[in-house]
Amino acid sequence: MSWFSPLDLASWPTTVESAMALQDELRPLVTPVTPPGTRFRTMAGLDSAYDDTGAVATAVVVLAAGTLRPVASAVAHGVADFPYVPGLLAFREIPATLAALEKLVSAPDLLVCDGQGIAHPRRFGLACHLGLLTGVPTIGVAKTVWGDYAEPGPQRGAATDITIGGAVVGRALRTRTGVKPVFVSVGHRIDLDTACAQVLALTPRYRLPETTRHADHLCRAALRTATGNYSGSTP
DNA sequence: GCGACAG
DNA sequence: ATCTTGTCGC
Repeated sequence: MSWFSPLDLASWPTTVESAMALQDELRPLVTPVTPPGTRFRTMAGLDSAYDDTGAVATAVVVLAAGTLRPVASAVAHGVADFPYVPGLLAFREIPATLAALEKLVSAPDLLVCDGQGIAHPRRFGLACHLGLLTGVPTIGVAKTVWGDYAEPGPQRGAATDITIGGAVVGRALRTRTGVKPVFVSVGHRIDLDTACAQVLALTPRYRLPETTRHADHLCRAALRTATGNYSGSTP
């Protein structure tokens, strides 16, 4: 038995209107607070890769908090039916992402998403949606920002608020000295300070979290082998 | 009307 | 996201 409820594809939005409506409906359920006693012993990175035919490969790689070494991973293949629409990335990536997560025998303690949490036009980015669907703490770590922010100091660890319409929705966090910051925002069941601390723990070497890097490499490799199997083998 | 717009 | 060469730096 899985550690979370499977996605109900029958009621999954297929139009921009219904997708936005669902975000507005679910937004109130987000809990930007870390439950007492929460321990992050394992953290998982998630990422998807696409090809020109619409094929998608999503990977999840679970790392041990102490060593930052992979302890589990899974891949799921599918077809991207929802187009990429700014603000609606979740509807394009969640189906395959949940399929990959379902293959894990146990729940990670934290899901590190490639995208936004509440630093989103409707305060409900991919990380929020995935958090609600899995019940697991989630954070969004984006490479580009959605909102306003002042450039943080040059040192690793320096951070400034990200605001949208005056409200603080996340933090521009410098993970490597002298390198462009990453944009962290809460997804669900975690607070911003804890989220940033986790991101720093996951970036001892590179700008992006080790979780994201592992997942990125795995989903790209998976997509390549899938494409290769489809067009160029055993005739 | 014009520009901006996670991946 | 993806398409792509060289190049600067540790």
